[in-house]
Amino acid sequence: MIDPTPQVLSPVADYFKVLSEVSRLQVLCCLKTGAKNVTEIIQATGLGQANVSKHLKVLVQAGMLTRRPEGINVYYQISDPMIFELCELVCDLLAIRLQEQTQQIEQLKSLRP
Amino acid sequence: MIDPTPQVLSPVADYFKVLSEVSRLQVLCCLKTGAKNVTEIIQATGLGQANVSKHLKVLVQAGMLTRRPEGINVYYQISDPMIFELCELVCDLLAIRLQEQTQQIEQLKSLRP
DNA sequence: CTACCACATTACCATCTGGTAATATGGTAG
DNA sequence: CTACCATATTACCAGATGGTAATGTGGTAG
Repeated sequence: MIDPTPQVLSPVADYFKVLSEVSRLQVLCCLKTGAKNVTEIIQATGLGQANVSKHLKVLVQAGMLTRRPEGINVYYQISDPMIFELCELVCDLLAIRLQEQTQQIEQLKSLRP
Repeated sequence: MIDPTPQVLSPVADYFKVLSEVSRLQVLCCLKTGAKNVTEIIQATGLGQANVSKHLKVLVQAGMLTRRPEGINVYYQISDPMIFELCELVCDLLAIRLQEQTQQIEQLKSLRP
């Protein structure tokens, strides 16, 4: 099989890039329990208003959130919970690595009297 | 459940950030079939030498690749194939979205005589 | 020893990106 | 209508990042 071209990999990289900012992960996590309006998101994350608005735009354009204006407010919600499977996979990987590092440290400790 | 703090989300974001560059995905993909030395990676990806070296360092530090010097060469290989599960999950998401968009275009077409 | 090859590192630049203040928009209340 | 609130947009800056040329390093051959 031929290696994927940069053109094929580009959308994948873009998708990961959206998930590669702490602020955006915060927004996604605070919406895990259900839809919130922008003010609620600002309170839950502690981020600035303009900043949240910008990140929300990115998340919607990436197809991760859906936007629903309702009267004077705008509600956002996760469009596909499969996103959290991704995050959990990464968490598993990180947990495994942490465990390995812990074991290595233990082995080092056992070498000295 | 309380929302994850930025400190908790930071390593997750860092992990995604490593995967958010086309060049690094190219390197990972060209190693999918097995270990390669740097020269082979340069040829397979078409990237510059210093550039590849820099990306390899990032990938090793992220724990995605292992480094194995062998004589005059240095071989790199995937340390955990679970990385590709991540990529495939994203590919699935992107494929689904593409399909939805295609359907929407079809619906638009059907509206005109 | 010297010459050479593979790889790593450094220095530098152009570009991108997150954060924020200021401003615009748009809906609601009175 | 005006006043106000929630959200979006713009302009701008500081810091991070990918690419590359030049240089450093370390192993091998002869």
